[in-house]
Amino acid sequence: MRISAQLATLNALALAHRLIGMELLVEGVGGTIVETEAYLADDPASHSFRGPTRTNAAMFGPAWHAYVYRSYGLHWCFNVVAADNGAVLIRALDPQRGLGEMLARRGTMKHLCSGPGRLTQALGISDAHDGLDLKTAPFAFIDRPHAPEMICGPRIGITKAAEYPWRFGLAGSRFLSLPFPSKGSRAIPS
DNA sequence: GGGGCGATCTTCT
DNA sequence: GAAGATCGCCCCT
Repeated sequence: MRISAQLATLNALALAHRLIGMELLVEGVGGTIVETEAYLADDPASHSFRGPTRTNAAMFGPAWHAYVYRSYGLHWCFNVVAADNGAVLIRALDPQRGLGEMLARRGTMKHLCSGPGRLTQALGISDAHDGLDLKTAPFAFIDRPHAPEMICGPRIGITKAAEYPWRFGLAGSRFLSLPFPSKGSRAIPS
């Protein structure tokens, strides 16, 4: 069984955890996923919570597909659709491949992929990728050798259901979009 | 290093 | 009419 077929069976919470440490490439540009957030089907903070709309349709389609939406009218945010009409927001990468292209798209070496809007800009992700199958080009996912040490804590930038520790990070990474607060976060041994 | 604010689109009240 | 899974710039300390 291909790794993508296994991951397509996971719900958003398990998938958010499982994606940390995997490598994500778009047209060969990308790096290691160091930060994710889970959004569940019956989660007031999730875009799928109120049912299908024109823009969130991908969340109601098959798992292991892309859900891309516009944030605050300006930025794109990239999600992996999970098995339960949930999704995993990819919030930060450790940039490793295609640094020159990322620099050209971002215009600065600062925070190349540290933040959901920044990483879509660096990787060239837009609404053109919404609904695409992640098993096929331009996407490529490379599995991690083993489960790394992780942290979990409260999700960022939301007001509803903000108390759930559904944000995951690679322990000690300097590419997180924000540090995990000491209060409300905990380590997940590998 | 950190707080305030504007940009700009989609949905919902 | 307002809020939102954001970011970058400006200003202050």
